[in-house]
Amino acid sequence: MTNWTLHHGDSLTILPTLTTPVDAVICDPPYNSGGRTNSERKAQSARGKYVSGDAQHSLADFDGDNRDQRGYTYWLGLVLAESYRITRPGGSLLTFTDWAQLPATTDALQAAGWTWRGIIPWRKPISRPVKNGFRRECEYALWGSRGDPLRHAPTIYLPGMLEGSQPRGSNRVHITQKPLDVMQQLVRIAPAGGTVLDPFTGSGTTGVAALTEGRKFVGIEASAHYADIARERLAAV
Amino acid sequence: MTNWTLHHGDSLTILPTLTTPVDAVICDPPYNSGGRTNSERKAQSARGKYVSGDAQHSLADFDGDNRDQRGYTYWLGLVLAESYRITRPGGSLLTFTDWAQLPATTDALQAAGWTWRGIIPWRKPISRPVKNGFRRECEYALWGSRGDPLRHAPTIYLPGMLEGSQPRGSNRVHITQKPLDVMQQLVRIAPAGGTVLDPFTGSGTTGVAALTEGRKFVGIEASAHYADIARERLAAV
DNA sequence: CCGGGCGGTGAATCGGCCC
DNA sequence: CGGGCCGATTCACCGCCCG
Repeated sequence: MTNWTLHHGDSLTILPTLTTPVDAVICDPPYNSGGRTNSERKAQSARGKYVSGDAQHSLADFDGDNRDQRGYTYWLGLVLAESYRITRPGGSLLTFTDWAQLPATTDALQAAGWTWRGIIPWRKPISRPVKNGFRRECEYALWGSRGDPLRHAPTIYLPGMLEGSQPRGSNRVHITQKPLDVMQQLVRIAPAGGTVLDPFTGSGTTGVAALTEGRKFVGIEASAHYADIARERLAAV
Repeated sequence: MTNWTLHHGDSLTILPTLTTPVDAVICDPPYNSGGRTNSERKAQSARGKYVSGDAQHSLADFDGDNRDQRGYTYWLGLVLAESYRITRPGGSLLTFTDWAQLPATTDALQAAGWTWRGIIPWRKPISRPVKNGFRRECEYALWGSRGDPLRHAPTIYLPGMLEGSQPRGSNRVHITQKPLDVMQQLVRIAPAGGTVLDPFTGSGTTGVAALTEGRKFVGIEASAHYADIARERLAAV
């Protein structure tokens, strides 16, 4: 019996069909950011917005990054509400966001029923400088829970911030890929042996981290390209 | 001629009387946080919420920490709007907040007319662990500007996050005192020789940082106790 | 016809990390 | 140990359009 499942399809279509309860939801939605104006946000592809230099030619694009802020909040609220439904009482949510969408993401999280419990900054040492200003070198994971957080046995203490650079070169398979050790810290919010759900699996780093840390994994990925990659990586663990 | 001024009184009373333009506003308002419910927030004093152990007996209390979230947003919006009024075009705002008030603080900042430009996390290595959860070891400075940020000569590049523990022992004179080197990084957003305004001066660390970094300083402090301390520290630079 | 604002296009900036 | 590469964008410049 395998300890992971990967669904291929849109999150808002797949989530309502799921019935098995999970212990934690960890998700990294498209940020719908990267542009000062609506027209900029909507016109560019994710690859055009976020990837510079040679990497443009080798990494696949992804959809769903063209909403304005109201649309983003509403859509993410629906995804998080469906995730809430199948989460056990005491289970946790971790959702990534950049600085510009952080407040809107807290709205979506709370609208979906989660209790907001904190912010975990993720520092990326490799980042562009900003002329006459402060470097933007962090993204943020927001922590929520369904009721009071689960008690773990033994009790765990998790870090208040994370640090790590994106995978580079041939290790990099997705535009917005997270470092494995960052995700390994986060999946520990689910109890050992528990199940982690990731509605935006991408290349599957969350799933790989869940398996290496002794948690089960359920993933959803809309792109056939990335679903294949994730399946390969999960099978290899 | 001295390069600093300290006004004693309430910010919302003093700010409208100021006319000299400033280059940057750096402020650390009472967070009105520290409690999951309204009644918890309003019942406790700032000292009861933020100070533990022996320090309770030796540090003075401060007022203005008992607003609910709507009241906080509105009140902070007024302060930030008055600060905006006397800030030169291209000048910057940096305002501190904890995780729970971060979204409300971005609302107040933008309502006051500032363009929101980013989040600078401040990591406090000395912080309490959280049982079965993620440590809360960061506070956040929000960066805004009046129009496009000032150009500096020479061009400067500021860090994307800050690190430093609160002063301890006899160096600690205020409940929510910031480390000097953290404030020295932040005041550099004002051009050399420019003026920094701090509407909540407290023990005056922002002012000391401004002076040591070659900036002028204008402060406002409501408590006579802390205004005296700040005056002493500023005079000593 | 001049000035300013908006929008689109393209080049880039420093520091960490890898080879 | 040094050189080169790259980054979940932003800045700067240049048209165009409108008042």
